Amino acid sequence: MDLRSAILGLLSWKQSSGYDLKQIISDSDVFYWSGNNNQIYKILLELQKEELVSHQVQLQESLPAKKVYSITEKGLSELRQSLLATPEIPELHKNFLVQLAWTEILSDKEILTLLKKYEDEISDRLRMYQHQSARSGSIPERSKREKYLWKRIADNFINTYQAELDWVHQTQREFSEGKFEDK
Amino acid sequence: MDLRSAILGLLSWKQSSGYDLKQIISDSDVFYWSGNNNQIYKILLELQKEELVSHQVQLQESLPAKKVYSITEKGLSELRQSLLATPEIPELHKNFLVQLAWTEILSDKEILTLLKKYEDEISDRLRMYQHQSARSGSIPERSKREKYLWKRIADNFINTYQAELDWVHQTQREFSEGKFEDK
DNA sequence: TAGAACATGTAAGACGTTACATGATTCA
DNA sequence: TGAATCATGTAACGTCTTACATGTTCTA
Repeated sequence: MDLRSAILGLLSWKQSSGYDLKQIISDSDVFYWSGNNNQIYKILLELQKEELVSHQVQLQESLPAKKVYSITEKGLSELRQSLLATPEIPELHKNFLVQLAWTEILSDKEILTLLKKYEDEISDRLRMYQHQSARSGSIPERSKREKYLWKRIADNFINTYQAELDWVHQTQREFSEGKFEDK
Repeated sequence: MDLRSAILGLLSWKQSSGYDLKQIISDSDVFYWSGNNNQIYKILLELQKEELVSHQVQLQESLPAKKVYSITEKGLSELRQSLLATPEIPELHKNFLVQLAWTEILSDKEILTLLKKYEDEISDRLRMYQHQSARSGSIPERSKREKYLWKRIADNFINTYQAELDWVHQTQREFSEGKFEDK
């Protein structure tokens, strides 16, 4: 599942302009790419050349014209292929753990400050995510099945952040109690 | 925490050749980079030019000579700066969730097959990780504090994979029972 | 009047990966 | 005899990011 397939997926849900795709991708934790123009507009031109998508120009009064892209039959069949591919395990880029790994040269107090800052970052994110899950009106809901799967996807992220928060709490507690001195 | 700082961290633990660093980084989940030569050797030359590391050539009989790099005082001070930086929240690249997001065009059976494959991938990884944690003799242990933190880092990964496994089990159960039909 | 939202695109560069190149030794 | 390990490096390419360029309309 690369960005290219993710865009095909988005277009299989609803026709969108490059700008629309950019918004969705930038705002989402699931679609973890940055959503920069350079990639999105380039991929759209590429997909068009391969006839996996088509577009029609929509003129708007008082707003710039937009190219609304739709997926083609050929595009759906390519999307189907990538959906059936063997799932990849998550790539976890936990920079904080790399940071923590080399803190031997810091003081206890400095390490506790780091843990506190990490706690704040994670709980902020968790709060934002729960908020956003509630309001976000535009998620796919073409069937009860799809609604369920999107609920599970959102839960997956909430679980992950919650587990990270639990982990940092336990670490703070044990660390400040000097648990590492035992045994 | 970029690869550059991670390498400084590794060298703050023990002097190493580019080849050593490559092995450690490739084998580790924490140091999530691929560990390719191109980056590692380039970064080492760069760090040397900035006098953050120094090296001495170690000749070996019947094996190629190696450049053993050590961190300098200046390097330690730069590392210290990056260790005190505000922690970043994890970047989660959960490709499987992107895949699952667009499965509306698949059958129930195909979705269950995907979930099963994902379960297998995750439980494989979890098993490998627990195995590897046990045998891996060469992790930093310069103090009880450091030993504790490295244990917590390993636990973080185990927790994450375990949570993912629990999530997929629950999803399989609910999905195959047709839970999404209710409400 | 300044900035954000809408909308599409390009330029430059950083970052990352695979594969190639070299060459000795060890192990199956 | 062929592959793996040790060891350093380069080439080519692909991905990803920030910033720039253009232009209107709406909002603070």
